[in-house]
Amino acid sequence: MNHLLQGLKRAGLRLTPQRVAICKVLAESKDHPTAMMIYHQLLPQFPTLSLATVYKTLNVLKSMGLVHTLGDAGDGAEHFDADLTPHINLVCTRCHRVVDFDEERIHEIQQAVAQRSGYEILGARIVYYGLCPECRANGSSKESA
Amino acid sequence: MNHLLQGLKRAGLRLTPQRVAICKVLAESKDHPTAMMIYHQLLPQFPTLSLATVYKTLNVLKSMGLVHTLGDAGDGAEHFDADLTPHINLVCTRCHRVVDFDEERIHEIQQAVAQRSGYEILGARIVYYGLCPECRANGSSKESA
DNA sequence: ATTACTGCAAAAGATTTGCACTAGG
DNA sequence: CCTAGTGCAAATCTTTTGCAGTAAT
Repeated sequence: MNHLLQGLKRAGLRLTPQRVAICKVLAESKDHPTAMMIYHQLLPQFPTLSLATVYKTLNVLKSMGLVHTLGDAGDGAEHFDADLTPHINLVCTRCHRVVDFDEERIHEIQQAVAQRSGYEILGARIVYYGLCPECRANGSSKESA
Repeated sequence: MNHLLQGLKRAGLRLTPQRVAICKVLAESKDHPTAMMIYHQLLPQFPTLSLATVYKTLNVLKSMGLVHTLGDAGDGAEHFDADLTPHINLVCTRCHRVVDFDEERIHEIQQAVAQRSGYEILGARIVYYGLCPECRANGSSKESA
């Protein structure tokens, strides 16, 4: 049982099969999925799953601070990230994929922000956008994944 | 004439009064406005201004890389930023205000990302979200601006 | 003159909500 | 049991699009 499920349980919320599955996708996926991506990924196992349930669960997790949102990746939808450790996300504006990038110094930066700003920092959204190496190689005009 | 207008002109696009006004708002505002905020700010001067025109202009500027988007600030709308220099944005999740924060080290980080990732970096979205000092002082339950 | 731009209205998408039914604890 | 959660459908809200009229060069 991962920290998402623990968080839900700690808050007294029910661990329904849908929620467990959504948390599993979030915890295991490396691709920073949108609500729609999670929905489609789970549909085979939960044929009656509702997109509304996915949204509701994601909103619960987000309001509890258990997941972060990255904003859209050029595809018009919110991308979710269950990795709360400070890290950088790289968004390709052509194929809309999102990957992680490790950079030690952002730990220090987050501390500096918290100390100097007076804000109570609840989360971060550190996204660089541009063209991934593959899309750079595949020519310079506009294509999709 | 600021760099936004110069960019539009350089691309051979027309400098209509609407576009000039929108660029002015973007260049002068410190509050990282949404399309709707720009629209309302200009409505007194342009009573027939269309929200569609605001969106179209913002999309032109964004596709030319002249403005960046920060994602939503808990208010469900995209926030725009005409400051292209690498910097940090602080979003208050309660009052939905966005302010800048200066931190030298992110210049180095952007360079590191570009070099080590193989991405062609086109922009950044460095947002910390949390509670601003004022909202922290104004109690801990949920309120809006 | 030409062609891009605006404004309007309708469309398209993503996300949210109301409600009856179901199921977890 | 008994409340919280699900699924469906409708609603809402942001953003986009088609098109006819208008204006910039």
